Amino acid sequence: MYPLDDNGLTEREFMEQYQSEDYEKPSVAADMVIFTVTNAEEDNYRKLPDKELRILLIRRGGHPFLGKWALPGGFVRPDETTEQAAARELYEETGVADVYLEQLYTFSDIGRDPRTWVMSCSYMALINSSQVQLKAGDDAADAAWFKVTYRLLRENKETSDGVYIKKLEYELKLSSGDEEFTAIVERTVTTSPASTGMSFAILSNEGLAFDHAKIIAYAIERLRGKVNYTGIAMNLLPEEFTLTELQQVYEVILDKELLKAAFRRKVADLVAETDQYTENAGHRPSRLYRRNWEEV
Amino acid sequence: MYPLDDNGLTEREFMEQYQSEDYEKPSVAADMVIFTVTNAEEDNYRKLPDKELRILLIRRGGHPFLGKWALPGGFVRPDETTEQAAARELYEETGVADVYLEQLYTFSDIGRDPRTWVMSCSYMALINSSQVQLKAGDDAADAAWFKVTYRLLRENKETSDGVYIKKLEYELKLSSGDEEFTAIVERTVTTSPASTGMSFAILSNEGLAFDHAKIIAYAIERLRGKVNYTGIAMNLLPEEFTLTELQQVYEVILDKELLKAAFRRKVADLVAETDQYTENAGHRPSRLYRRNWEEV
DNA sequence: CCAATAGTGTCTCTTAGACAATATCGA
DNA sequence: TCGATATTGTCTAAGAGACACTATTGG
Repeated sequence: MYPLDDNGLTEREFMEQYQSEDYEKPSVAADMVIFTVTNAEEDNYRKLPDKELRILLIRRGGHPFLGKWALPGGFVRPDETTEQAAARELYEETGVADVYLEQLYTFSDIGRDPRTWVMSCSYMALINSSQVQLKAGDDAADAAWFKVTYRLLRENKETSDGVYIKKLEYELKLSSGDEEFTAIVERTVTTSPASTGMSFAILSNEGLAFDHAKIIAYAIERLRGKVNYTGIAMNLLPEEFTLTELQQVYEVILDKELLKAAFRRKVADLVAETDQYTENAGHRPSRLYRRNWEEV
Repeated sequence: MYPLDDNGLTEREFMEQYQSEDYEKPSVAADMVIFTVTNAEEDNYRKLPDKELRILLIRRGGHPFLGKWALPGGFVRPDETTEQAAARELYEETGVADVYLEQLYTFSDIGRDPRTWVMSCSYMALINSSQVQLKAGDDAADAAWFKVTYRLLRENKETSDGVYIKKLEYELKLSSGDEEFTAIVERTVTTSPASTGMSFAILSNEGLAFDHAKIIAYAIERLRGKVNYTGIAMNLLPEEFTLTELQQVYEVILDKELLKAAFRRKVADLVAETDQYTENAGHRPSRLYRRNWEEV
């Protein structure tokens, strides 16, 4: 009736004698790259404001990396999933509950946290800046939204001994008010006849704690990749938006200019018209759109 | 000189007094979906063999899920990354060391392992069947390569109260010799004005242990997605291959037939000609290709 | 010879890029 | 009126889908 294992135990007997404390375990943190898009102040009354891509960072109030900036996050508790932990931290940090949340990658390099064995299960959150209402966290002496740019600096390909290595060097620049710092992140793709591998490395890093430069780089790459074939960018805008605003969001994420006509054709199926228009803009009013629920 | 935290400690002092044993920690396992493509036996001497997509499963020799099939994997040790743990398990299970290995997702549902709090950091490995040499693992009473199919059964969209829900029901069928079982996995995408979320659920499950049906489904989705815009499929073939073989690999992954001419145009930049040809095939010889290192 | 695969040519249809023309608001 | 953005049209180039035609082998 009840199958027995090699020790002659039923499942119930096995569970009763099971001890999990025999080996060392890691701490697991959920860390988040929270993106939002904000308007830069504009001089000209009739010009549209430029958009800026920003992420939330928290100044560390304790060791290690005291005074450096870190991603919001915290340890996962036994009664929650990593995703619930991320959502909880997000709510504690920003007061926002209902957002786009996507798991990115679990970082587990040894020594990535000097205290002890800590893995980071990282998430990306997209919120629209009108929902934000910054709260001070308990572990945080300070929190700020940093403008992000992420640009390819150098590209290097080499082949040796049947192994092909491609290295891409990116500059990650973060700025908020008077604070500004830069990290250089290298993405290496190794391809041999039998295998392929990808890895990130931090070449230089000024103001960021832990390996968070890597996590941010990973998040931006994911965001850039998904923007092109999903409607993910609309999570960064309020419910109603103009197509120009949507295009600006795409442009600030991809860090390149797009052609208007082609852009509108491309997103045509992702959005649905409303009867609303912008007003008092100093130029022709723009129709407001919302997400098209039918498609995708 | 040395910055002090709120307790007046330097970083060194902080590290010396730091205790990490204050809270409960999860066990973290690295579980792997190891794909390979094998030839089905063929009757006709001049017909090419059909390809089959297969994954490695191990029959559980202990509780829980005694006798069920599980993904190869094991707990991550303090001196290794999750990726190293996956590579180690892969080597122990198959004797193969140099393969394509990609992290998929970290599963952390509470109760996913009835013993204790266990997260699974899952990986996908691609190996070509000629490298394989199956070894029996210590925790495994048995191991086998299962043929996989993954098909959309039903699609359901509904909108209510400003929330849009799309459910996709997939049938995951695994078979090896006389063993055959089926799991139904549902992928739910929830989109509301403020957020979007994605989740997997297992609706029914015959022979698989834990939540491994979900992990396999996730791996297949990732593989299908990447096949279309990368050369990832070539990791499933030996160093030299014909374009028809490559097309068969694409077809068995995507579970749909492709047009020859269009396929060849599409992969043209991913491969490089050799001077070799197939022989004794009962039909026109086929040129052998290898991966093109210059591109992508 | 012929069954079967290999490899190429070409037509169409769709999509992306580029650019231009026209429309409309408010200080 | 004018400076700005909004919206649409069209030409072209590139790519995907569909299908057909020719080439080559071993039994």
